[in-house]
This record gives sequence, structure tokens and C-alpha cells, in this order.
Amino acid sequence: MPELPEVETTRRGIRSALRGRRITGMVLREPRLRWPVDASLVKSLPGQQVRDVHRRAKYLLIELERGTLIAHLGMSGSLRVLPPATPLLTHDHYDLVLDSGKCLRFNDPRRFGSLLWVTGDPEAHALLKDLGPEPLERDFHVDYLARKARSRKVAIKQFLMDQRVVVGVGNIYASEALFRAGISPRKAAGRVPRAKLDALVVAVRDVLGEAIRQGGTTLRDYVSADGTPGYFRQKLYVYERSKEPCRRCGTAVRQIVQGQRSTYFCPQCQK
DNA sequence: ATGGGCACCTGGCTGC
DNA sequence: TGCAGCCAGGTGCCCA
Repeated sequence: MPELPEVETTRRGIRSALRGRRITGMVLREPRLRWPVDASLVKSLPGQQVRDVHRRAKYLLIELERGTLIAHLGMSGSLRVLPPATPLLTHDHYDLVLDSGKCLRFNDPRRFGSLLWVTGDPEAHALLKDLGPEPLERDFHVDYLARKARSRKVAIKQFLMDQRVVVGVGNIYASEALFRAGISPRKAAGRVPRAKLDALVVAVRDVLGEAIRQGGTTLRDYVSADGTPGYFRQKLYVYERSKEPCRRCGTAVRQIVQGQRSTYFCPQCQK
């Protein structure tokens, strides 16, 4: 999926088209996403105005008058704002039609994405309530991270991707942040020195912030709300660069598997 | 509590 | 050309 920068880029793109608009229709072509999409939304969403579009972790929160849509892009999903009568592609699973005539369309080949409806506080939903701090907010800091990491034996890479520790960091940005902080991805979280955790907080913030400014990273499927890819791929130091020279020291980048996911790192720069 | 592994699904690529 | 096998921006759930 899209990690935090891609979701935030999507949020910014769809927000301007959605905010203040009224939904005039919903088309649900394929309800079999991560969880079945409630078919009654087709009747209950029309007539409601979009108050705002927020993001929490990798979830998009589309705030309507009578509740909130919680949308997740999964691994391969994208949400685009399209002109009226745009031809369908395979894997276009749902549309929200707006009173502007435009349409918010969700495409997701792998169907790991989701769309849920909640009334009341979305943060109280089971999927959101145990999430860690936002990496770009003030409550993500070295004291917090050191406390969370204490006596944890899991590898720092997997720890960093645990959404209860900090949200938004996925497989690409975990490798990239650890490279920037000079930390071996295999090091047990509880054994990373405080100074390195300090560097990691900065690295996570920097890499996510820079990626947002570049519109995210496109490897395969991801496109933003206007259909353009993200340009951060050119700025990646290690991800998908196995056997290529480290951009900092020239040593061959290594690829290993942790928790059934590929990890990339420079064995010279990361200890 | 923590850690590890599997499952969900489609498509693109590699190698025989 | 066909096909098996492997891999891919995520994460909930089950088991030890």
C-alpha cells in the first residue's frame, strides 16, 4: 500500500474536490474488499454533504453529515477524482458521485482495501483505537520511542512498522528511515542505543515529510487523486536497490527477509 | 504481553 | 507459448 505519504497525498487531492460537496449517488460494483462493503450505503450516502477529509495513520476519514467513511487503500488501491462519464477500468470497485458532476472512484486490483461506515467518533473504532502517534506530530519523540522499545526483542525494522508504535511507516519507508539513521534493520528494538533512536525519530520525520513533498512513491499501482504518480522513488537510498552501490559509501545494498517482507540496507552504513 | 506465521487477492515477471 | 513459482506500498487473526 500506499504508506503515509501516499495516503496524505491522496487526502490532499480528494479533499479539495469533496469538501462542501453533496453526494448525489454511490455505485458499488464489487463489495468484496477486505471486509464486505455495506450495500445499504448506496441508499444512505446520497444527500449527505462532505464536511471534510481527514487522515489517521493510513486511513482516510471522509466526514459526512451523519457519520464518517473510513477508507483504506490496502496494498494496491488508489482513489481518484474523475470527470463525469470516465470509462471504467477493471478493478474499479466503487464510486461516490458528487453534485459537481465529478466522481471519486476507487480502484484496487488486490482488494486489500476497505470502506467502512461509522457513526460517532471514528477514533473509537476498533481499527483505530490502538494506533500509535502520528510521526509528524509532537507526541512522537525519542522519550516515547525509547519507552516503547524497552526490552523488546523484535527487530527494529518490524518494530518500526508496528502501527501501535508509530503509524504510517510501511515497508519502503522503514528501510529508508533505518538507512538514514544508520541502524541495522536486524538489531533488536530494545538494544538500539538512545542516540540512534533519536536519529530514527528525525529520519522518520524527514523521509515521510520529503516523500509527501514529492507526492509519494510510485512503484507499481499507486497514483494520486489526479492520476499522477509520486516522484519520491528517485530519492530512495536502499529500497529495491539490492546489489546496487550504496549512494553514500558504494557498498552493495543487501536484501534480506524479515517477517515475510523484504528489507534493504547497507551493511557498511548501518550497524 | 510478545513474537511468528498465515491469510486475504490479482497481476507481473522469471525461468523452465 | 504455456505454466508454475515467486514477488509486490498492509494488516487482522490465530497459535505457541
